[in-house]
Amino acid sequence: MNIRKPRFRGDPAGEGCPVEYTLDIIGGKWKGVLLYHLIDGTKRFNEFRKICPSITQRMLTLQLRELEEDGIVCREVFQQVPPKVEYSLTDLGRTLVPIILHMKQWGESFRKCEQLPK
Amino acid sequence: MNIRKPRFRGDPAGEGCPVEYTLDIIGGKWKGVLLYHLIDGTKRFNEFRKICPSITQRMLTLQLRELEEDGIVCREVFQQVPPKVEYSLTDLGRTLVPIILHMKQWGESFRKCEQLPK
DNA sequence: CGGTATCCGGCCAGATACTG
DNA sequence: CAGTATCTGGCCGGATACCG
Repeated sequence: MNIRKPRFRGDPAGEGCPVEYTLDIIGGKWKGVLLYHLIDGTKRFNEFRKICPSITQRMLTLQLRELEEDGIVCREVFQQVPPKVEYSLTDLGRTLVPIILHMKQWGESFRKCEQLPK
Repeated sequence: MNIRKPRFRGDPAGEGCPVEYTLDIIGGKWKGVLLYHLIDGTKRFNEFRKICPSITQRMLTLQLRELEEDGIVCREVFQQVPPKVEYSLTDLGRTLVPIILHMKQWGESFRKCEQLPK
């Protein structure tokens, strides 16, 4: 599994395809899962780590920051000890929910097709 | 814009999230555009190059091969000179069309939001 | 708890040349 | 026309250590 993630803001030769634009935002290595788990409510940093044990701290931070930059996710810092940070979907982020759910449904329906012996 | 593409078949720690599974298939650097342009019919190799002038021959081949491996795209070779190869959506590929169109629609609707001065 | 900072190997992807 | 082959740089992303 090599999950390099795209992101080509600026899109030098991007032909401005809207599909690419959308994929640029949600297609990141972990963004799909992160967004999916944000659908049912606010999450804290370490909650994500429990949900996705294989994501590193670094990658989690980076992916969340990108989603934040794109206005998809809201990061709320509580000034207290111990620190607490909550992540949630923005209004813009919520407009992506149907797509995420659709992709989830598709994945569930067709994953089994790949299991077939080649 | 750095467009590394994912693909993590095998998914050692993938948590088996269906969303990730779907993104693994359509989230490739160029797959969104390629699939989108296949919606309205069969395309030849060089037609894609005209549509996406910035994609290299190598990448086009690789992306199409992956889509083919995943059973999304059908590659049909015509034994003739000069050679002719046609690409089209498979039945499985066609089940992705609603998602692609949905992403296109989202991209069109919200791209403008990014134009706003930060 | 929720992060940075830094180092570094590996793979992605571009460029270029060649082919059936 | 529709590819393959090869080389290479650069970024992705893991590991580790440290911090407010």
